[in-house]
Amino acid sequence: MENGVDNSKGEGFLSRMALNDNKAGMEGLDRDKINKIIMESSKGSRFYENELKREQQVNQRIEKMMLQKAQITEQQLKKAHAEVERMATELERSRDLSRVIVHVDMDAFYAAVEIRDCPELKDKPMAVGSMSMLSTSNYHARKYGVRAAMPGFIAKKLCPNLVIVPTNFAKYRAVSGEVREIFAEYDPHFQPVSLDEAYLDFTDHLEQRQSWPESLRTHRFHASSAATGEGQIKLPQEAVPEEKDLSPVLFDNSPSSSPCLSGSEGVGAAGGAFEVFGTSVDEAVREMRFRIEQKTMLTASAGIAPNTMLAKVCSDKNKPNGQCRLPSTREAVMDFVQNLPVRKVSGIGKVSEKMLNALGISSCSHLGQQMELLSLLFSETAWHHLLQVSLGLGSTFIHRHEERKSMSTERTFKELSKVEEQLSLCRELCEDLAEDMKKEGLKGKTVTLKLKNVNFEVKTRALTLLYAVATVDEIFAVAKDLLKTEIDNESPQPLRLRLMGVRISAFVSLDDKKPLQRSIIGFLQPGKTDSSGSSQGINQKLDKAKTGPLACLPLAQKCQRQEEVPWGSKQRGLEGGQTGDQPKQSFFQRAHAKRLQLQAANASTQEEGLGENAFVITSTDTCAQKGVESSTTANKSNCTASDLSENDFVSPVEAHASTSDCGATVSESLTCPVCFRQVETTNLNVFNRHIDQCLSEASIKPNQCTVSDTESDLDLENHQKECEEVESNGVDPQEDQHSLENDSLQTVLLINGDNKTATSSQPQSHNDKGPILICPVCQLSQDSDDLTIFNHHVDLCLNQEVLHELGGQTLSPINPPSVINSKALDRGRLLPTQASKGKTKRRDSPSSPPSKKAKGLGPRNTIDKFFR
DNA sequence: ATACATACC
DNA sequence: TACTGGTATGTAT
Repeated sequence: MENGVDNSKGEGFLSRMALNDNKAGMEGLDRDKINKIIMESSKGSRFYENELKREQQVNQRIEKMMLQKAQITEQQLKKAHAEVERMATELERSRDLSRVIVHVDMDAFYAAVEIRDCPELKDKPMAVGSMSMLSTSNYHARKYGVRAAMPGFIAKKLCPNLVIVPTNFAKYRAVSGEVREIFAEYDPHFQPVSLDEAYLDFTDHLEQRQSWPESLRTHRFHASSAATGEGQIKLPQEAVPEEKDLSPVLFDNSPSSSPCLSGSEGVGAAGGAFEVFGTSVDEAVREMRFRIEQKTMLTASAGIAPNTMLAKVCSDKNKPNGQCRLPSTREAVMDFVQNLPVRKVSGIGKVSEKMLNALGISSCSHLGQQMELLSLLFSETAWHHLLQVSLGLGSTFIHRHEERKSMSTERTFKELSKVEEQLSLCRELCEDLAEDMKKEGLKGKTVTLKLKNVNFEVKTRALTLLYAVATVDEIFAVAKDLLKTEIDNESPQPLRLRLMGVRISAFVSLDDKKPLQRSIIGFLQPGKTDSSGSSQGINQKLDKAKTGPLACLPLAQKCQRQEEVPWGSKQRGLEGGQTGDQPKQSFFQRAHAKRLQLQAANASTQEEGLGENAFVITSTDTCAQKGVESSTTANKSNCTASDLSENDFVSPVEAHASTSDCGATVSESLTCPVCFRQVETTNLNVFNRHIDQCLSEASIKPNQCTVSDTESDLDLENHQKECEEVESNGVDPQEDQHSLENDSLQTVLLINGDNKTATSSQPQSHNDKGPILICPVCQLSQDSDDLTIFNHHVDLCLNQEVLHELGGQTLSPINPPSVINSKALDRGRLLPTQASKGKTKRRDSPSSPPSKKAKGLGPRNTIDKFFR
């Protein structure tokens, strides 16, 4: 396989059309025979011709790449080697093996649901979808080569007895909801990927689980569920098992429909056998899968690893109804990655695989061996990503909120050539889209029309307006123009369409309605908090991960899937112990609690640093700090949450960092303003990542940190308004700075602004001169430029405010509130940040909250949208 | 900002 | 007969 290129000509069939047996359940098939049937069914079709064309384009890209490769000099390679080594070293240093990430994937989800509801289908090869396209197939059908994304008519040729069941999303969505309820018990912040898939961070759950009595780890067998087979079954013991999980779903006759607490005796007629699960990760995950099966009668597979990239691969390992854990040791990870085919990595798709194959790269070990070459042939983003993959690195935190960035509707149809029909169809699409937009309260400035002609050639035409639109008429006005233009361009010939779609993006906040204060107040209330936002919908978001990494050109670019934030520190102590779940508290409440705790422990606790308290505090400080810096530049733009949590913040810090602690130690490390630990690196990117990590961790755990979600929420929800309000309303930000709320918001705002600046403009100038630090709460400049000290100061200030707000109690101020306006703060930030090259950056980063503006009313993601 | 390509489910 | 639909993102222009 040295040459992926020739493969196209030689074989007689396109690589892009061939059976994709990459997925589970497709091992040991007669590939040749299957491919032959697929080819015969496709050959000559317009679809096939188009695929052929696309394949040639890919081949050209490969040829181009090979030419480039041929011109690479020894010198370049040498230099590249140094660069790669440097990067690898930094990445290695920040490797974080402390998290326990789980990827759960329902087995053949849609098909399984249909089979469950129609037992006759069991044992028959079946698939969900239509003659035109299949969504999934059961394992039986997979033996014939029938798989998702294959048109039904071809599947029928492969397997004449195939039963095709139409999709019923409403049903899948409902089942998905049940499964997610279980996910939430293990990680309230789990990240849904799709209806049947999610990433969970089990770290906190495991910690708590260690002290759980058996009763909490005992789960009942549902009468009709198929035994999982794993583990032993025991009869009820002491405690009453959790009842809530015993979902009655679908089992009408099942007695357990309602919690039968009464039956504490357990054994009853219902065949109440129980199973006690252990406290290990494997047991916890097995328990989760067991509960899913008991509740839905569907099985799931899971992967357990130190990061998402690996967890995802692992979940596929023992696919139907199994799980696989990769030990959290560097050695295990590296071994695992060595033999891992690149195509198994989420984000590396058909094209990327082919390009890599052309370079002789098929497994991740090859990636590691060819990094120099890859760094010269691919974009920075792309090779950095590949380097991470080769090192077995991936995202170590699960992020939830993602803001929707676009919304669209498209439809495939027979062939539409008449202008009137095209226009009316366009209008219909706009109507549907407007309706969806309305549901989520969105408005966007960019309207994109997508057209696919009968030859499968796709084209998109977009127009960005000066204002945001949302109604049918507004959208249609634009879409119609775009369509007409295309029709005119084709002039005498009609557009022979097979698909049309309309998309809206560049969302603008509609929040006007919610006054700033309102949200703040909301945060102070117990139930609301973040949950409100994200909660319901569960944001699914799609991980960015999916997007293909190496997408275009240089193949790879993509990078990040979600991972972006892979590295980082590990400081997050596990101690979290606290309540693991109470996501219900508001940011301030949590902050308050923490602070009290902190204060109590404070005296005694020293810098040990890692204590959870310490952690908490820091995170808060961080905020403050950011505020400070940011204030400097004030920029208004939208900064995404990600920006926020990510690096920018670093800048100032690092500057000092070196100074402050280096005293004794070497100057090889920087002090993290969040965890206060020294990070052994001088690379700002790495350091930024570390901080991101700390911040994100903080935000992930409700109990531990205050900054958490709330902060993000604040950021997202209020930021814009603020920006706007500041100008127009002038409501608060400046007004009373004493108010906690205001201060906080302000801080956030500033932060955002700053970030942006940092990100975009600032090159990297940054003087080492210690920046003057000004407390964002009391507005007073601080004498010390030691971040640790400064952080403590801010923390205390904030604390005062929090206490004041919450209880009216007041402690004596640490510093008298100053009158200085926040603006006074300006100071340029240093923002070194990406020391490395330009783009890399973290945009991808997992960013925490994604952010950006759009925010509309609530969480918008929502699954519904997804499948409508 | 626009267009196109890749990716994932 | 018949090759989806929704979303995100990387790149180049």
